[in-house]
Amino acid sequence: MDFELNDRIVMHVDMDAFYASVEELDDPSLRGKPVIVGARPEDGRGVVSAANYAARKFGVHSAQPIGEAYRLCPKGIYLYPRFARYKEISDMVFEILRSVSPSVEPLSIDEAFVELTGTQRLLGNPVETARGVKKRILEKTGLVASVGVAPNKFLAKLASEHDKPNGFVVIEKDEIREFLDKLPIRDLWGVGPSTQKTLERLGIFTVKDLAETPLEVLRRKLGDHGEGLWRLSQGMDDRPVSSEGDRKGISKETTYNTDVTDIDQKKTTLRYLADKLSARMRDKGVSGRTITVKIRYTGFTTITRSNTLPIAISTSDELFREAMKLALPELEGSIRLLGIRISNIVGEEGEQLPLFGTEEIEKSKRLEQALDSIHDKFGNKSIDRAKILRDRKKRE
DNA sequence: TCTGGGGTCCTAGGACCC
DNA sequence: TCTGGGGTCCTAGGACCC
Repeated sequence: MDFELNDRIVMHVDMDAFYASVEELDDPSLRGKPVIVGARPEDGRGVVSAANYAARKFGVHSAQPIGEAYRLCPKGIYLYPRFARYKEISDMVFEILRSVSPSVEPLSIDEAFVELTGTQRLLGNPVETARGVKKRILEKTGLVASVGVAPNKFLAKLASEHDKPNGFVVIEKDEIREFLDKLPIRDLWGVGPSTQKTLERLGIFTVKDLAETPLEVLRRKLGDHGEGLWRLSQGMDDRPVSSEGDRKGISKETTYNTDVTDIDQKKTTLRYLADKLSARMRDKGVSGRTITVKIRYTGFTTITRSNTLPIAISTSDELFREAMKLALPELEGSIRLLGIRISNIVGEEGEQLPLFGTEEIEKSKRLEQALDSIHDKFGNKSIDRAKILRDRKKRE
């Protein structure tokens, strides 16, 4: 554990099979059985969000189509995700992380970087600090995290993944080269199917191959991305752990179980997406200026259409109206997925909320807030838009 | 029984401005 | 009657991550 006082030290924390582990925690009868969280086989479409290690033995893995998972593991227990519950546990984990460093960068609900540089004076040996974090996560949540400690973010993430599950791996400076040389390029952060193909055409299969390739060659084939990957292959990564993360956009999309041609059904879906997106935006206290609709046709061809408005919007009516304008010319034919995204976010306490709100907008804001509070009290099934509109008409 | 849903970042071309 | 160059914003698509 030879870290000097001024050396950079980064920790990566990653919860093992997170969603599936929470399900096992909450229902002990599941323990030891293959648990697959995502969709249910009878739904048709859907993929695996998380599989526990018992399920992985059958070849089940995340992002796998649910039907394929079922073929491999028909006796598995298939569950829908319960995000609210996962968030509760995630909050506990992040509280522990923030207790050892002010600099915590979430990568997802169950994964984060923590800057440990400079914590030595206060907390002692950073490797022991990291070990303590892992232990406290287990004590507080009952769940196992894999932890990596290394001189930068890239290596810390590789370290945490290296001994999963229940891993604790430290990479010291003089071990970097040996550690990297063993890895296939696909393990590099930023190498997906497309980049892998490009690299393999150049005869590059391992991180060692990549490290020995002249930088010029990579820059020519992959541009800036190639240079970034080359630096990673040298073990070099000076990206800071950045805790401030203003969200860039919020989206809501849905894939039909079977493709849809009926225009009214498509419109109804857009209305539904606008309702849901608007509710989440209100929940987070944001509005946004750019609206994007996404349409995926049968056959998987996908298009997006976007428009940036002079003022930010947030109500369901506004989202629906703008989404319809964008989508209508593209809505013919057989459609697999529809989505709406809002970006160019203006926050609640943000610099510029719209200076003028028309009466119509104010009205529909009030209606939607009322809907929200009814949903909160009685659950989402308690009331729907058509009903509330009818009730209002009757009163007027 | 192909390919979810939530995100981020990058690129390239065009508009527009100085 | 010859069209530079830089900066910013916007749109559409693509790669990638969990």
